[in-house]
Amino acid sequence: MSNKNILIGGAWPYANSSLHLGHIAGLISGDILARYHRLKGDNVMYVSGSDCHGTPITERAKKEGKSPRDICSFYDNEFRQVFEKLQFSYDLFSKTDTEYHKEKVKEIFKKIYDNGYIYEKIEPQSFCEKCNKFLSDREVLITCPECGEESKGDQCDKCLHVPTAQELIGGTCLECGSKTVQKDNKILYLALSKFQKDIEKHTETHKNLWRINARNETEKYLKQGLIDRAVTRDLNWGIDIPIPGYDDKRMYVWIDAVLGYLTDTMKVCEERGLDWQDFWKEGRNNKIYMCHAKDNIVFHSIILNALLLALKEDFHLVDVIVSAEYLNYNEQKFSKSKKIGMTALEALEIYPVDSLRYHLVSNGPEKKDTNFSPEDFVNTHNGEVLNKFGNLVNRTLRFKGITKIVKSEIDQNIKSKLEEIYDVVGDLIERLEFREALQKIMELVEMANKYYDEREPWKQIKEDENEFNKTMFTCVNIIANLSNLFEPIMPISCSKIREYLNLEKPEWKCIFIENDILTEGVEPLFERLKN
RNA sequence: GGCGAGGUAGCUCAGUUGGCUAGAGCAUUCGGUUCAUACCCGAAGGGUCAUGUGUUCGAAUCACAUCCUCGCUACCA
Repeated sequence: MSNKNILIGGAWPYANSSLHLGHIAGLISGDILARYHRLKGDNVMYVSGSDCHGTPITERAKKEGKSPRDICSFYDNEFRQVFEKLQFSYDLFSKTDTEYHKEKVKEIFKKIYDNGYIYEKIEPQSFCEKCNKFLSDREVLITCPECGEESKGDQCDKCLHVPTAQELIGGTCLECGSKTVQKDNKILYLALSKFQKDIEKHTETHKNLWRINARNETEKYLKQGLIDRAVTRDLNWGIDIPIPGYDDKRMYVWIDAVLGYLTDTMKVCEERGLDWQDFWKEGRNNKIYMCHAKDNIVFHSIILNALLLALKEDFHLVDVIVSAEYLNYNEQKFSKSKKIGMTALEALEIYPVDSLRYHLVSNGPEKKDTNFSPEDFVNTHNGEVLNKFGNLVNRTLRFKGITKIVKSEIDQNIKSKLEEIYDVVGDLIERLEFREALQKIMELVEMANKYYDEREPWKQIKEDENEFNKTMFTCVNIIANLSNLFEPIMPISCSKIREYLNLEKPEWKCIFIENDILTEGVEPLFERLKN
């Protein structure tokens, strides 16, 4: 079977605030899938970037007296540090604020317009005569019809009511306070409704691989019937509309953000001399995963697929939606303004990367919201990562009084376990059951520790050297395979093990050590954390 | 408000189509073992399965209602 072309899209973080652990819990699925597929020998394209456009960034910039570009560059820079420290193996992490991305997106937008799937509509919209501009919903102040409080037009802070278009009429301008009027505005719409059947059919045939929240969320939209969506905004920050008569408008941020997966792929393929179409067109033995949190689902399952269909160029649609639930912090939502939770950078200053990755998987919000607490993290690190995995490596490679482990026989029972486990774990990873996959690997670690105890090598070394060598060599082989199996989750420790065992590179198949292993200079993989 | 997901041991979670006394890991307590940063083995305690009603020989599981948490609700991203 030839190697597959695997495209993995990690959600593009919005460059308006720091990444917190909840974001990482959702995004780490992408890195696991990327690493796993590379180990299998597939051609992997793992891409993401900073999402730089949209109203929140312009508002923030205005408030702080900076340019929108200042804001997004600052966070883009921070995101890069976070992902580098976390060992995320992106083939490209770019940003939407690059000429390359903008030009490609404009070409795509123009094609869709020419194909007739983006069309013009004249509609009344809130307008401020004093500021002389059309206002987005969030720039209109209204009295909330639900709770009576003054609220912004996108959502009431107090009761979370989302106002309808009707309810926005007669509001006031957020900026100058004057009463808004309704005025005809020229808006471009994406004809989502024309893709109802195609997307329904695609969802029906692929949803078995999706997370349940993605199925339900997408089916809900399909059941209601897809409604055409406005794709222009009255802003001066964002991508220009490549259609005459829209000079004063910019592209809806979600359109350019989801196309980032495509523009990133094109960029990488240009640089490496590959064909980007291998990842994005039908019939290329390819598979597309999109990894994000539950609030991003329809933008990937519906809007991105609609854009791909609208190009009419035989695009392969998104195969798998890997949508995470949310990670809470001490039972509360992560919130920057309320100072709840830990940013990714703060966590990385005090916690070891591998254990953080391990914990965010083992305690990850795969099927429902889960909770993060520093106490739980320390428990995972000391109790599982260090006591079980670290200890197995230590008691084998740092056995008192020996400097090498001699080549010997491998226990038959263990050998067949090692031969079986790759398929089991790989299958779980492909079914997006990362927690379960991790548990299966830990069961191997536990089995190894048990084997060690039953064999009692501390007695064997005095009584039967041959049996002692067999025990130690078997354990070395388990550890060698653990450095493959754990590679998607704990890449740093796995690379250390490979150094100790003279293994060149990780691969997703059972391996056996062929020679003696010198154990001088082996250091513990993990340090115990204090509570 | 509407739609969806979730609520199971102190903590984190399993629990397929209803079926033995509701499970695992961690944590706690007791005993054994010593290569290692206390791993492993054995035992114990710990539950109104969110609440209520119903269906059934039998309900964590099905139905209805209620409460709580979270998401979406098409111009927040």
